[in-house]
Amino acid sequence: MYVEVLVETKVKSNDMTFTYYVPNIFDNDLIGKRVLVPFGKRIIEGFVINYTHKPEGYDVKSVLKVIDEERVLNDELIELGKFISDKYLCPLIYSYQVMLPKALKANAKVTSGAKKLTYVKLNEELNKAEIKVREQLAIINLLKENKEVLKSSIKSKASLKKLIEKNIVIEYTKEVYRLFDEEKDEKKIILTQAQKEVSLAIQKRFKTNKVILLHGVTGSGKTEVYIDIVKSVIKRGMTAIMLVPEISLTPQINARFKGIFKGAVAILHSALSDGERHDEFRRINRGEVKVVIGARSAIFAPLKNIGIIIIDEEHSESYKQENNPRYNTLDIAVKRSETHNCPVLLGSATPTIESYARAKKGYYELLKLDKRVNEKPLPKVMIVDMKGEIRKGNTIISGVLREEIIKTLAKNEQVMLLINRRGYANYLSCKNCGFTFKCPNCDITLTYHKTSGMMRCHYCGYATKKVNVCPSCKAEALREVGGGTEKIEEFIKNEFPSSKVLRMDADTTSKKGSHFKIINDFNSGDYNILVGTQMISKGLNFPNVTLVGVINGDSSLNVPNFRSSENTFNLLDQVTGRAGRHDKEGKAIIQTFNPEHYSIVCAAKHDYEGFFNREMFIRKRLNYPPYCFITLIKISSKDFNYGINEAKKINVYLRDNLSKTTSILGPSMASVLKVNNVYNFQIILKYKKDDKLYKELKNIIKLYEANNKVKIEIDFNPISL
DNA sequence: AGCACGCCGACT
DNA sequence: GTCGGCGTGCTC
Repeated sequence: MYVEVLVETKVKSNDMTFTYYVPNIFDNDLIGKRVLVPFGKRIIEGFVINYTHKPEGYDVKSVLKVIDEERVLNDELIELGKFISDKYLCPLIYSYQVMLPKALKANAKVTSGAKKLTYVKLNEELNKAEIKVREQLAIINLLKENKEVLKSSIKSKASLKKLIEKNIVIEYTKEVYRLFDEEKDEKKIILTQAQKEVSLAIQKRFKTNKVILLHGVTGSGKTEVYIDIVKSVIKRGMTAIMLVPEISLTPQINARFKGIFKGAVAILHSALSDGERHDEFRRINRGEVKVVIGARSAIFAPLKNIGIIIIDEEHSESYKQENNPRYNTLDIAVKRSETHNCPVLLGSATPTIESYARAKKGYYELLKLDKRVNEKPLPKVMIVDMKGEIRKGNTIISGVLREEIIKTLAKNEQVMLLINRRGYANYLSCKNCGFTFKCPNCDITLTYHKTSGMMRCHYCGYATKKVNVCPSCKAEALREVGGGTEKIEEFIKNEFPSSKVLRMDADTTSKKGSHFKIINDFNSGDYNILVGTQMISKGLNFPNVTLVGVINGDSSLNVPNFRSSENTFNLLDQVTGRAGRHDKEGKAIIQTFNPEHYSIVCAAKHDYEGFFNREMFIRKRLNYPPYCFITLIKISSKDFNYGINEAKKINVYLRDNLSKTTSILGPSMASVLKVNNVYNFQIILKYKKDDKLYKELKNIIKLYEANNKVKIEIDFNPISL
């Protein structure tokens, strides 16, 4: 027998396979399994993706070993991999590697595969009467009561050994799963009328591959609808995938699904170990799981007979993979929905402009939940113009915010403060000569972190000790410019000394489990104020939070990105929605230097529709999505001049070969030119339709494949420019 | 990732 | 002539 093997090396063509002979000693069911093969002078791993005939013109080598007992790639995943590699122009092997947990990838350096334990049980056919030794009798009695017992749990090893020798006790190994959470029962969910109607409308679309957009305001109870939908999918003998952004941030959702679906749910969160992840994949692959909940990569869960794919918080940027293959989760979801003939349900309080535009045009079905479940109005939001406050000397928090914090604390309720930047000072600058500290590897200033006494680069991780003397003019005149979460935390602690303040950002959540701890600590009520980055804006549900303050509402507005208004609106709408989620009414305050900007004004009024219309007008005028598609060509090189020259060559090639209706912008320097000593350039393509695009982009990739002085990457529908 | 092959300059 | 440097292409 001969097989086509996709080897784990970046090989010439995008999807070239190599033919190997399979000796008879191996089983003949090999598709989707990993094999060890000789390749040149090396021995490497690869996936068997097809059977084939004895080839002509060259000799074949033999498969050395079959690694897997069970298939790791089923037929659907094998097809899906080809789709990804075509759509995103990446080598096929990358597609398969991205679908699998570490332990099941080809050339996995992870050793934690299946976990096997040794058990013992009684041999039913043998008479135990002859046993007289007390210790041995005790073991037999134990085994009579419990059919099987973990071998390591029996203390008297010698007696056990005797019994095994006499064949009275049988020893065997079996695969076990690493995860077993205690399962709390979830109390019965009663849907509101609005939730019921939405759920029924979605159920009507079962067995179709429609995309449905559920636009529900914050606190409108989308999660209950998801649970109801998943229940009815399971009732009909089908399975479900539910995607959430950054799952570790939403322990509350996890707990509810575990409580309802018990062992039938697999939760793939970032805190799982490689071994646990492997086990969850295995359970799914074996059909032991009905519901999979996870972040982006859970879209590849090998469930059979999928009845619905839910993408919660569909506007989240985390659904876009930012390295090869640069896939968009929605594309994969749509592809799988076609294979399984099931709907895709997108849920958000602030859908992406593209999704909402498609829904309005009728490409997607639009459903709405426009009231909160507790019948409470959305929190009242006040905009504070910081230009006036600065004149009054309030540089960090405005008079109004200070007053509201005092009032909230007095009522024994909690406050959340958003500052969308981590660290203590944005950067240090010399008052004497204007010197600023820059990262030696990147084109970016270093952020001062007071807790660690270090200055850090948020791009490459470079860190150096903070100094007090300007390295340029030797003056002791360093000024801390701009504030981050650390500074706000310090400021708030000084300002409200009787309150307890907690900080949540990338620095306080780097340790495993620390997310969960901070969320629990704040929820328990031991703390009064939570200061955090945008990390605190999504999905969290604290009943006692009645005031949300946004320290710098403009921070995401001033980034050079055509989505900056959208991102600002989303962030503000989401974070202000954290206030008053239960029986108490909430309030929010946004501090800004642009109090008239439409994304801030609309967010304060919770006016998605108004924001959408304004933004669409601007997108149309400037020709941005959804009025066109954007594809970014990234050109990077350690050599500045070489990089820019190749970028220019590519630009000329595209001008000569792409359709005349495609606009080609650039080459230009990326928003951060140098990252980790690599210079980044880009060419932007804007088009409505270009039949030559794929062919020409493929040509460019091929042209530069062997060139290791410059790297070319294609990013379809980039999240930022 | 290695390794062979081949083209070109430098040197006993 | 011939040795070795390295850019290029191939590995079933």
